[in-house]
Amino acid sequence: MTQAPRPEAAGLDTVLGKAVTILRAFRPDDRAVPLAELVRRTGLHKATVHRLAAALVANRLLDRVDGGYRPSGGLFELGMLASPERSLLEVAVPFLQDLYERTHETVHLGVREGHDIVYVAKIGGHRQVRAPSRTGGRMPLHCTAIGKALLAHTDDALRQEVLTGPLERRTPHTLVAPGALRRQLREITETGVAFEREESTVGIQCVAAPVLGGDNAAVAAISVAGPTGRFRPERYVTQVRAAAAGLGSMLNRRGPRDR
Amino acid sequence: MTQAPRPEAAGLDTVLGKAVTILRAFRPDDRAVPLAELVRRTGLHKATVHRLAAALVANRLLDRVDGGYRPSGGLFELGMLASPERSLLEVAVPFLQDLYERTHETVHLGVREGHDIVYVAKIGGHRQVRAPSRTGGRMPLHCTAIGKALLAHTDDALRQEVLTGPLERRTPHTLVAPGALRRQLREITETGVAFEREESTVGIQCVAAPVLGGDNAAVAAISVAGPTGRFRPERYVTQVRAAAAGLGSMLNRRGPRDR
DNA sequence: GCATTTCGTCTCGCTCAGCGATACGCGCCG
DNA sequence: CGGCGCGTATCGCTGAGCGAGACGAAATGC
Repeated sequence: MTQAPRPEAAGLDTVLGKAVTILRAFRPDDRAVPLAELVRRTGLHKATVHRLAAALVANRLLDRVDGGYRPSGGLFELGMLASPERSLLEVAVPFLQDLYERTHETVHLGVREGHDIVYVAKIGGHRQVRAPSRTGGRMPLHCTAIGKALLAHTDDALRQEVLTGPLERRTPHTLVAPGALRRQLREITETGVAFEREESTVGIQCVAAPVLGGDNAAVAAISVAGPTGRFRPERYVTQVRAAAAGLGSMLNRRGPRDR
Repeated sequence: MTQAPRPEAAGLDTVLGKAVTILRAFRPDDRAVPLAELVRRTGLHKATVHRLAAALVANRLLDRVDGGYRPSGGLFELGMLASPERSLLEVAVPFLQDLYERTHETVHLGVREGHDIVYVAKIGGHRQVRAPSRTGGRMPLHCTAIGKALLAHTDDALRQEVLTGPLERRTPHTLVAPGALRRQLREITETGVAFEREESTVGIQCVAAPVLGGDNAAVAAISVAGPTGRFRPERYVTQVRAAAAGLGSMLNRRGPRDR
């Protein structure tokens, strides 16, 4: 149990580690990354990247396209094998759907992964707010509604870890004072809902509720997000809470076997 | 219940190939696969699987759990980097959402991958039909509404290939006569909608419409599915077509640069 | 109860897959 | 024209990866 300073320190000395490093070097929004750019991002030797990229293409994890390489459909399929995310998603969709239909605002489902949240689903209509969140994307725990909902309903050790760690300031409204944050978390635990007022992104507000597992720890959280102007997060407290509770009891009925 | 020998003969002589083989050995619905089972499925040496699985865990592609291994959240994240699927998904969600709200039936979005379709999204409510389709899952082209819609709007070479190849019979209603299928495809091209009446799964019917790219080839297809009893696919022709057309023009406006 | 099988883990020499320095052809710039 | 960044190809060196096998623990059979 050594405290890993870099949780992200995968082995760069093994083929597999390098391959994964290359895959992870892709960012959500680049359409095609040239070889040279991959070399820069990974720090690997040019020949190595060349060879491995070719191997990845052969294994249908990458596509060779005009401007370089890009993650392929095969990778997408593979990702969908991830059982916790997948089964969660499948059970959750109807609830998210309901919630969207009642609110017509952007709905998120997220789980915790380290000190971040990972969005497992994001649904919204045409008129949806321009948010930086993306399915499969990450956000810090301390400055998002989902993150705070998760953080409030998790074991003390992790909460302590996050609170004492550096709290990145993402906007002028981000809570970076551990005391204030801790107070808010306590309140969230009591009320069962978390708010976020432009703490991760200027112009966006959220309400979130935790999805509790059998042991009263949060396994996920659901949020509704909208633009600061017209959007009143308080209005959706009941709906969000209902959706999260419904999903929670459904998951527990099915079998509390995940995570 | 042994699976047929793998038609996807990726390189088993390279580390990477083996690793990918192990990852692909997981089926959508197993929660945890023990080492021995992986050995059986992959045909690799026990020590090799042991070693590689450990390496995959170290690289956060697998999780070590009680009963063995399972694909992890890291893999999910990686999969979401797949740009064609992802950007398609992000643009499509609002349209799927609309369609669901109008029909309240299960809505699918699928793309072609080889002779199969891969579901990129599946949304539905609580009352949704028990369908075998899953996000990230596969189905043959010739026996699904989405598949036929795609097949009808693709280049002749591929269509020919599928038509002359073996057409697996999935249910008593599956079209396995190339002539009949070809006739139906022609009709689909003209009308712009494809029907499926219990051809892939008994008890399920579908309507699908192709999403056409700039070159008039289908880049994806959208479908609505429901149970044979109450569900009348004809009723949704207009809505499905509208959704597909809307998505198509949106994609083309944004930039016809994929696939 | 013991015998047997199945499973996960670990060890240990052999060897070939993977390595990276180096080089080459190309298009693009000033 | 010379320099630069790019993708690609070559080629010996070597250690990462290999798989036969051993071993203890646990399940299964008798």
